[in-house]
Amino acid sequence: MKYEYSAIEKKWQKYWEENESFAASNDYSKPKFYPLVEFPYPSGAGLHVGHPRSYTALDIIARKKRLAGYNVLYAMGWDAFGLPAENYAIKNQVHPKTITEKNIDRFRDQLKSLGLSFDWSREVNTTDPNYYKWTQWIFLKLFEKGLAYKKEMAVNWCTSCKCVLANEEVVDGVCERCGSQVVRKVKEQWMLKITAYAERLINDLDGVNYIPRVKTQQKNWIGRSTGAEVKFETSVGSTLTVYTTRPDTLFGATYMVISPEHPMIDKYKESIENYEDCIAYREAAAKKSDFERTELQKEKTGVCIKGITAKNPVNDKEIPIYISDYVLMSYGTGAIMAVPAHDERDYAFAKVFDLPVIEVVKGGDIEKEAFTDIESGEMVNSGMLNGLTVAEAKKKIIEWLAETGKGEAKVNYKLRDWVFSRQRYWGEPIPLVHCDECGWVAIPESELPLTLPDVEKYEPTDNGESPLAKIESFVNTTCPKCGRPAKRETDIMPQWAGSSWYFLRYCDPHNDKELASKEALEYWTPVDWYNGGMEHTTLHLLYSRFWHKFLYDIGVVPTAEPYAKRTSHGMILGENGAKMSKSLGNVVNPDDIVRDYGADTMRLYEMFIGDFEKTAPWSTSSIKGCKRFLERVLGLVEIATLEKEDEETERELHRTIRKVSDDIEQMKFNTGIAAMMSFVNFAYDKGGLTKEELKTFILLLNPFAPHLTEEMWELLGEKKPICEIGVWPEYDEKKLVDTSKVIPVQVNGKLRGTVKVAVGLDEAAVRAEAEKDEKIAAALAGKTVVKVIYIKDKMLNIVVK
RNA sequence: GCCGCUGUGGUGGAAUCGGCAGACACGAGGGACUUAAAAUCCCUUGGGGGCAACUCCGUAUCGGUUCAAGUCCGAUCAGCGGCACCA
Repeated sequence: MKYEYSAIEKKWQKYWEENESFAASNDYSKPKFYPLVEFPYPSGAGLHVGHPRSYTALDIIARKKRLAGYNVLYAMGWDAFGLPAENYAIKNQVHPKTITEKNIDRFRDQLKSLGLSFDWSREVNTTDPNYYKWTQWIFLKLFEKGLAYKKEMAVNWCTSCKCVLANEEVVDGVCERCGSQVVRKVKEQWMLKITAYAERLINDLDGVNYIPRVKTQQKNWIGRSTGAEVKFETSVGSTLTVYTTRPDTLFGATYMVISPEHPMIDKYKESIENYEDCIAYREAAAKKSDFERTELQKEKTGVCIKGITAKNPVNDKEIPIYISDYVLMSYGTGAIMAVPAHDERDYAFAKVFDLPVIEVVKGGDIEKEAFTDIESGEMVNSGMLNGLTVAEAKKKIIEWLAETGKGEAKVNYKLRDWVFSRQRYWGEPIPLVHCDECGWVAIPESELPLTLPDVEKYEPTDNGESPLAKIESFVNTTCPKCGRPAKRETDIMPQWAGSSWYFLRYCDPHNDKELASKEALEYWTPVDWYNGGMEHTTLHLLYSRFWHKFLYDIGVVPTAEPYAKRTSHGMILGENGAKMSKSLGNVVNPDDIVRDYGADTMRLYEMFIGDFEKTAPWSTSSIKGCKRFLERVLGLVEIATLEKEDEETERELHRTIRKVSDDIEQMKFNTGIAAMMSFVNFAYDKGGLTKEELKTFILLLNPFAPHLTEEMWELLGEKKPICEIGVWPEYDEKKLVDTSKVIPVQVNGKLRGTVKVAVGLDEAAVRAEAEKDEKIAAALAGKTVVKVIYIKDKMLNIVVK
């Protein structure tokens, strides 16, 4: 029988489409299952072979759950705003919408050709005004609750994209997207107060089932630390507050350092004798990109502020204040107390500027290096703290600071607020108006969506304004509050906006009254299983958790966490083991694979390629093995002629059911497929199987190779397709049990032979059987048995002397 | 520098609890079929030694625990990922 994969696949894809076989039901009385994959950015390059790895994996899980009787919502959409379409538009003078639509059509066709069981009636598109109406609505709610605010700040500025980047988008000091240099630039930006949720974003990780490395990375990124804020009095009258994780070392603070951007430099300009030097240093620091600033971290630089000193609150000692760029304005208070004896950076700085180093924790050698261990050591030179451990000293000094009003315990986070505006065109307009009288005012909900107007040129301006700023009809409006002339915000939202809540829209995608109905959200959320790339851990995944928590707080969604479970797939590399890229010429096009081997083979291969969580190189020759397997599966139809069930075959089949069922749940697709291959090999060796056995096997394979299995199901005379029957095979414990077993026999831990014995035999009987074996007997000859270890039905080890 | 992960045949990878290392595939070699090739089917395939039955070695390296270690413990080396002047 020839395997006509193209015809079979077209036939069933057509059937599924016409019958809407995978549409999620709105019958909320059934048990639900909501699997989710990250929706793609529809790039001009088309689908990458990496996409189907994730999509197929959850498709298998979705299909299995459907067969097991669940109401499954598996949907797809397009994260279609973003820079590539805009850059293409600039180059070719076409509307980004045109190219985006074209790309989406291509992606949709490609996904359909893979037989993915998406409910296409729920497709969403972030660039559709009916969708981004609700993205804007959420933004307005954030604004209303004071979580969106405009702030003049130093931002990451991509010199090539001419656009602000979020911290998460700067990787190694360059733009994550284009690799160009990122510099600091002071600009007014819309910010979202994600830091207000920092604590909950960490704590609530305990209640969700995410793979450990995702949790670790998120915690790491949020970067919670505990310590204290301490107030230092200065000679100009005001206090200078610092944050420290080591308040226990306060007696060792011999100088202070403020960041070059610290406001006190300008505030006390009159008192600073070397103000010029300070400003020169600040300007030099500002010119450095983030990259340079961290590259040069070995060499400490700085300027001593002359004319102002501070007083150490524990002993009233007068200490100098320095300016240095190793202190960041964006973390803590932008000022530190320097304890060179117990901090490596302060130590390096003190050596350069020849500042005193006072040991306050005994245990290291401060002549050589800073002693930073907090587990060992005893407090010295520290007045009331002397003799205490570091932990005890921390506690005591914090109490003292609180009593005296000189400080308090404080928690800090590395996480910073989310820079939310972009000076670009292809994104959601920010629905705010600026009025000279009323300030920033939200546009009324009834005016949503605020649609993106057409422009003639898509380039951002050199002074960093969005192309929208040139559209007078868009910019000029009236204040919704007082009616006077006012101007619209012309910045747009970042790409992460639309993707922060798309899974909520799948629940009720055509609702024009709410982002989704209460009932739909109540039933479908949280997402039961979300799979996506590790590269989104500190971006999309964190942002969407933040938005979801906010929506929970205002009563829009019923759960505090959006995703009950998060897993992650490894990347697929090129055949040469390098990342697939056009320049290396190692890109594999999924269309070619579907054409030459078929969608079922492609699906199976991507699942068989290796451990789902790990990166794996593509191998064209290995695909053949999967195709061969499917051909052999089809061939089973001809030998499914046995009338009577065979005990051994039944056992193999039931083992395969158990293995495949378990492996799907654990995403161990590769071993599940291996088990099915073994069963097929077994059936051929045996020379045949019954029709019923084959049908059970077909059901098991269905989630992996849906087209071929539907075809075979029909060939075997079934009238109703698999996708309509709702039965997942169950294994029978009784059929799994063996009557006899081969057990390894070891002598002194070394394998000397095996014996076939009845199941459940006791030690003496097995030993007697083993001694009948020539080799084992030879190994025992002339020796004294010291000990015998027998694990029932597993192994026998005889220890001799 | 800190945190995390991973090291298994020619290749991708298997191996619930410590219990027959290398499942399943790919590739390679040999054979059958064929005028021939492709496809298919059968056999061999971790390494060394032996005519053979057989035997020794083998999961990055070194050491330890144990009747028994790919798996547990300690040290080292290599690779990958995350964070990184975060006080």
